[in-house]
Amino acid sequence: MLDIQLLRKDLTAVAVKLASRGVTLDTARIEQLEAERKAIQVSTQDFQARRNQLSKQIGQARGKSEDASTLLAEVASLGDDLKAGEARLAGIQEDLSALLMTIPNLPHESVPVGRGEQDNLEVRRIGTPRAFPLPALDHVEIGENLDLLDFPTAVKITTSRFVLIRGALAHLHRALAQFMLDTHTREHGYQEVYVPYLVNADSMRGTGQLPKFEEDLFKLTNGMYLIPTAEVPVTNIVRGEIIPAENLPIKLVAHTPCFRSEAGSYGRDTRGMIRQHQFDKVEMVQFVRPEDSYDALEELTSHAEAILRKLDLPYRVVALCSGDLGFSAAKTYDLEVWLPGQNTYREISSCSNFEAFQARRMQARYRTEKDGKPGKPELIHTLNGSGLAVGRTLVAVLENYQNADGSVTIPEVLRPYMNGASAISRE
RNA sequence: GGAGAGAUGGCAGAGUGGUCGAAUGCGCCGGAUUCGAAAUCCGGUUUACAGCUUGCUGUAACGGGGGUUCGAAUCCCCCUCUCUCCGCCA
Repeated sequence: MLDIQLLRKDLTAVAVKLASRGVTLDTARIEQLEAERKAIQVSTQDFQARRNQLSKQIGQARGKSEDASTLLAEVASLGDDLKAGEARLAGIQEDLSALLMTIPNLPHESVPVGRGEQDNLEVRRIGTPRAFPLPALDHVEIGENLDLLDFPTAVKITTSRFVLIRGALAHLHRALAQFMLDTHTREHGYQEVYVPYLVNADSMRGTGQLPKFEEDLFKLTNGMYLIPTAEVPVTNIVRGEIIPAENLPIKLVAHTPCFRSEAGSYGRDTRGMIRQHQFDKVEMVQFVRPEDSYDALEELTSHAEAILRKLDLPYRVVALCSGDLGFSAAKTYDLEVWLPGQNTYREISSCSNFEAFQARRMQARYRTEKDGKPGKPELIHTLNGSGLAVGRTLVAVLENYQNADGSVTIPEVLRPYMNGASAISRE
């Protein structure tokens, strides 16, 4: 959610920035609603002040057992105007906030301007794709040849876009998540958290999935939602809280399954594990002081990169352009891993600074200090990033570590998690 | 699932129709006292929004929503959550 003050003060500048995201702001409607709001709020508050004053006098008169009938008559005359004003004001406030909830965040000044994916800016490229003597297989062939990746059975159990993983590959999948959590907790200073996978609508609104993107979510019959990312439960930990300044930054990491309906992605990535209704992800979340959030974004991104480096997977870092940014993000770096089977880089992590956008929706604040004295509560900045998407990391390991004999070498750093095994072969 | 109790400020906890944004205690901040500290004493200490002379004034908020009333923390209805007992259960 944007700051309503900013819209009042500089609506044109907001509209210009949003235009760079490809979003047209209905400035005329906002101006009109604001003008109405102001007029009605002032008059309504005047009515309320008068009513409160008269009511107080009635109470005093009653206390002295005096006649209050003239006061009662006057307050009665306020009645209809007051009620009508209150109702109109509530209606307009509702319209305004509903509108505000659907406006995306403003891009940071460092975000490249562009329309879509093709305008994203490659920031750096790390590692060299390995040369394969024969055309590299994709993870589906590798996994099915090993008899450890089973899509047809998953379809039988549920529907498409699910997978069944067996044996050493399931173990490798678990090892990856463990390795990521251990790295972030031991080397990067994150506290591990275990969180609910079902959340309420308030939490979904807090991080920005609702009200605009309900069709991307799985909703249960009791009104709860399956989380599309650990970002939702983890970030909402601080919803409605005022955090002592000395507790910042707070750095949390969680390993959760993620559920996405993938509505509207029919035909895209239908093969393999790239786009699934259910996948595991290790997610890092940071709560920081506003002045620290852009340093924190670089740091967070480097934490996600550390996993790819340790796994020795070639990747590149891409700064999303204004037109490709997610709804709540002010700036995002995508990490794209090299997939030999697709002969391309594919997204494996997304690291974003949301500035105060989510914090304002959640009313997540921290207590500032002025010369050692407690000051006013101010909105924190929130960040998060995948560190990493576990399913896609498994894909990347399979494809990058495949051998000509059909086996897959286990990356060094994962071997302690795999009982020391160095490769996965057909059992 | 059944029966009952409850939800008030950072915390504890009063308040059952009016001068209550809310007693009191704890905590926190400032000051006095002290060589310094503890103890003691004095003062301060919620948030959001609006208006304008930016410091004041006003409005709203006692789990959430609705209602009764000139006036609701207080009365009525609905919802959510918490606790206790019983049942069931990984």
